[in-house]
Amino acid sequence: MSDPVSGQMAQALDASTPDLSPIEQTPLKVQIADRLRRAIITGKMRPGAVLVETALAEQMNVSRAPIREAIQILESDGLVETVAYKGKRVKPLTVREVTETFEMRQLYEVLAVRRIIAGGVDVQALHRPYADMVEAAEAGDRESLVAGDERFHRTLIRLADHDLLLQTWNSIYMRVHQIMALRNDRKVPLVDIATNHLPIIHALEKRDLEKAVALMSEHTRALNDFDPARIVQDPA
Amino acid sequence: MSDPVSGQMAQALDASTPDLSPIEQTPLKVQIADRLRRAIITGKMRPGAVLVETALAEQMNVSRAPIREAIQILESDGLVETVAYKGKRVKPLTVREVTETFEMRQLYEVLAVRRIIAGGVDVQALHRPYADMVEAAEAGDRESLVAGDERFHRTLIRLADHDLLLQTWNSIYMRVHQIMALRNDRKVPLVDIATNHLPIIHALEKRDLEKAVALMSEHTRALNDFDPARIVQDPA
DNA sequence: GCTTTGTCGATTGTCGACAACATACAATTT
DNA sequence: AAATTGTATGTTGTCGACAATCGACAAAGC
Repeated sequence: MSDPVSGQMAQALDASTPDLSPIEQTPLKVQIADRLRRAIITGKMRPGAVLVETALAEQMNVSRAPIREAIQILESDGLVETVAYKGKRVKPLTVREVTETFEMRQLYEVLAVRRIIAGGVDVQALHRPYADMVEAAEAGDRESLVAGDERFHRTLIRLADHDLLLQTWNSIYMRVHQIMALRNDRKVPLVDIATNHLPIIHALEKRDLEKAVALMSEHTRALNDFDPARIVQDPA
Repeated sequence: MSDPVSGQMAQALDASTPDLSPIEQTPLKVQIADRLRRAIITGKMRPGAVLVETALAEQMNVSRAPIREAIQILESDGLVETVAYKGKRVKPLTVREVTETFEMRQLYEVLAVRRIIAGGVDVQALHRPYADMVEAAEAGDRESLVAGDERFHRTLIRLADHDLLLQTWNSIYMRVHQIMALRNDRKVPLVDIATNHLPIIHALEKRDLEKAVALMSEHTRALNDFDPARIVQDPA
């Protein structure tokens, strides 16, 4: 029974634990958008890369309609741009846009910090993603560190208890994630990245608004070493 | 030649001033989205109103594909929501969402004020829309007042010189516009609405950050008399 | 040789049809 | 009478085809 395939078969035939949970339907357009988004924000599809409907439809073995709709989803994510009648491509990154993206992110995260402290919100929930980050960093696992980082920040935004802020942050975080994947900075030790989050937690716990805001501002400040040319050229 | 139809005909036949400017192509989906958006943000289509692709396609004499795509545009505008396999409707308005919408708007406009003052930006451009608003208010023309108000605020955001902020503000302003149209508050004199903008201009001109921020914060604060039930019931 | 025109192939935008899904209501069962 | 099942209808999701547009390249003209 250690054979994975046989394991699945055994589960399907095992009436003692039937899986009768609701079946989630996901339209093709959503599935396609998820895959393309994943490719974009991990840097697999580069800024400027052309998205050709017919090619994607053939490659993914679907018709063009859901491809079109998926691309439109990515357009609303801010990851793709369309020129009518001409085509669609992964949105290029400019220094200006990177700067602006990080500035908006900073605005949102500082707002979250302010709301958490003003609302006297318990920030215990931040410890889990923080611990996950430290663990990943110590194991040299960059991907898990990035995932933990995202969980940390999303938890923080959730704690601000403002649905529109969360939605707006989610949207911009895709771009942030893409930028960070493309930048792929190997110069900062992973452990430093992880442990940088702890002082923020402490300031929040102490309700020290000024310190929390300063720490978060510093933590989310715009990167100023971004070179778009290097990113387009460097497929690594 | 004072007859508008004949005037157009004369222009078309008048080779002395041919119109050879670039022809702008607008895909159907964009045209449809524009019309639907207009209907939504002016309150003609109510929150909760169901959007049926087949009916809209028939009514507008197009096929369903551009309708679907147009609706998706409106979804990314935040004006429409989709439940997969079930349908699409104009997004309902909740008190929470109205509050949050105005809070985010405030965040953006205060950021613009900060950037303008920090950058020493000339705000002369705000006078034109302001004057237009006063003129409209004195003429009792609510629509022109609203249009002028929008121009005032968009100009302000433009002066902040931050593309992502402008884009984000544009997006949220649609919802703001819709909320204001639905609220249709007749209690405040139009002239007061218009003239409220002048102290903001003055504070910006004087580079008085504290005053400008306070004025803008007050100007954009969340409405707290919003009743979603009344809006759905009141088709006026 | 350079510029302009024409043709072709690839792609995008839209169309109408089919399959899949959801809901309302009638018919049947308990 | 209430609950369950079956059927019909309307709508959404996807498909493949046609029309419109674009760009590359060859051919023709200067």
